[in-house]
Amino acid sequence: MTSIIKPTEAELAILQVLWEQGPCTVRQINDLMNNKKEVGYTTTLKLLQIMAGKGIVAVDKSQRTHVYQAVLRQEETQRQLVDQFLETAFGGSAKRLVMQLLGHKTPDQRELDEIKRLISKLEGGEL
Amino acid sequence: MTSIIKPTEAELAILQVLWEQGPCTVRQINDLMNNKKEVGYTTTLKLLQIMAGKGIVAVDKSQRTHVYQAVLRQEETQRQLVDQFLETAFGGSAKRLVMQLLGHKTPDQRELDEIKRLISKLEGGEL
DNA sequence: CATAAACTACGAATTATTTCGTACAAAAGT
DNA sequence: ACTTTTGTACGAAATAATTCGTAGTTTATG
Repeated sequence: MTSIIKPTEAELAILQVLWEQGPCTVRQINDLMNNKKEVGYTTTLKLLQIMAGKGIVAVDKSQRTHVYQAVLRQEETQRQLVDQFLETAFGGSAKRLVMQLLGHKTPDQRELDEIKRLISKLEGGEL
Repeated sequence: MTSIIKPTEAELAILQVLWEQGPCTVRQINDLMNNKKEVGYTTTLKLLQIMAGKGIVAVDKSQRTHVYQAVLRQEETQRQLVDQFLETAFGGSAKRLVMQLLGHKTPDQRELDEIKRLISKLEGGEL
């Protein structure tokens, strides 16, 4: 039922910030993004306006300086993104993707533990 | 220094086929792709020509019916794609991505076993 | 008050990606 | 021989995504 959302790369970068920071002004977002890559203020503004139009973000206009926040929830969105990515980049093979990840990103022991815990839970067979 | 490659979505779909099938003619590729989504023959041809121009595929023109094959290797390409995806969609958190995957795609027992085996290996070899 | 700084709105240029039509050549079928 | 099918080449339209300039307001500053 959840409509299929496909944020573009630039939109995703903004969502990333909003998920991490909570509600932000355009300037805050733009400043943070400029750590990664220089981009004009009005570019960010425009993007946010487009995103608002699509319902990806909500905007509070009660003050002159508008405040934006994510509408899409991080987890749900990431799940969809993974689904799509799995299809386009790995032909649907989740295993291949996990192996690729574990093989190359080498998470630390604590992360491995968490993953093992999750696997045990999955094997325990609850739905 | 492996140059940064970013196949587009359509290109990736073609690579997917080439990785799976090995060298193919345009028609073979187009037929296979049409199982997923209808697309004109010349569209596929054009894409392959563009990809050849970029060096993503190699083409054997010794016969009238040209034969294309992937130049990018699957594993290496997928690793790069994961890296990028990890950045743009998960802000770099590999753990989050694995958890998301395992949590939602529920691989079968055999896959879980393989993953466990890999984790053991990463942890230093006790099986 | 006057100027500068900070904002929003929005058109429009730019760049990237996808899709297809048309032209023409070779091969196969009749 | 001629008609149909299968093929490549390639320009260019259609679509999508990104980027920014300019105009016009409001607020802060000297």
